[in-house]
Amino acid sequence: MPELPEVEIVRRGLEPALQGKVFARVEQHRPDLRFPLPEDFTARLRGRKVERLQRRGKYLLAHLSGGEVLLMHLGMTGRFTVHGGRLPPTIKDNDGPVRATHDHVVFHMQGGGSVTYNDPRRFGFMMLIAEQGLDEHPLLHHLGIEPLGKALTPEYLAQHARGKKVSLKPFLADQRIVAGLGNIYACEALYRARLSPTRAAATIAGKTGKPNERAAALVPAVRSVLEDAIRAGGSSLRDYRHADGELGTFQHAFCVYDREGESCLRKGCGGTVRRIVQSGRSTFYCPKCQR
DNA sequence: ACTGTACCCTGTAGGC
DNA sequence: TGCCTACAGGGTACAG
Repeated sequence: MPELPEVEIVRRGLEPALQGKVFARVEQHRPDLRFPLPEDFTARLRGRKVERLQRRGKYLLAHLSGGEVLLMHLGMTGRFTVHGGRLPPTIKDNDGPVRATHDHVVFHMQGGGSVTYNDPRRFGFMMLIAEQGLDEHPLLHHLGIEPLGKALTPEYLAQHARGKKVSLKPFLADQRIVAGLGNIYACEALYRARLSPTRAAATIAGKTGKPNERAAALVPAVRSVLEDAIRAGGSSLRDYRHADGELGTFQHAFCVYDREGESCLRKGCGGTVRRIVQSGRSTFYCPKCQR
């Protein structure tokens, strides 16, 4: 679920609860999420301090004292919730532990705050990896550039699109090219750039990989949609919430996503938003003004 | 090397 | 009400 803006909002929400704080106790309520949780997970976190909370693409990285990094991914339905003060310890009664369904991990920090990880579908995961050589870790090394940094240029996109037959939308959502764009923001960025999601990626570049006007249009489209979404606190569709439980509001600013059959919002266009399936996922676009 | 499909898992919405 | 299907913002493994 969460794409770059949502993960960034979560990061900002978790920062005051985790950064500079020490794990007092960690509850683990099942052995695995998408992957097995780390060996001796709770023991290895206890006593460690979170030096820094970083985002890379859709990943969260908590740099810990002692040279390890807690790598976290929210999958589709992962959610962190910060509890101020003390969370009552898990109570047992005749029916077993009393806690919310799908609360899988709880971080209790020294000083009283705690953070709960809830994930119904369990597509998310947590790993403990060495800080040294972090960028070469198998889960991170293939990641493309950060779209909000200086590296996102028409030249970069064109260079990677050169010769590619894949459609523009799956190209944009490919984490190896740009890290952090997912289904929603790829659709919305293409709408802003007035580009059809079905056009071949190669058509944003010349034969030599030189960017054309389409590549030039994509850069501000991608950047602005992500910035606007972060400003709005992300998009809340089904599961997504901020770490404090608040909802993002960017879903109200969608121009095409989940608007099948509704009219295009571009002034004077008069087209109708269409839904197609690409790479097994829904794509929404206006066939009239996106070419 | 690419490209598309199936799959992981649970919850929800809609048709009948 | 219940049953069934399709679908959901993630990524990966595999077949062709």
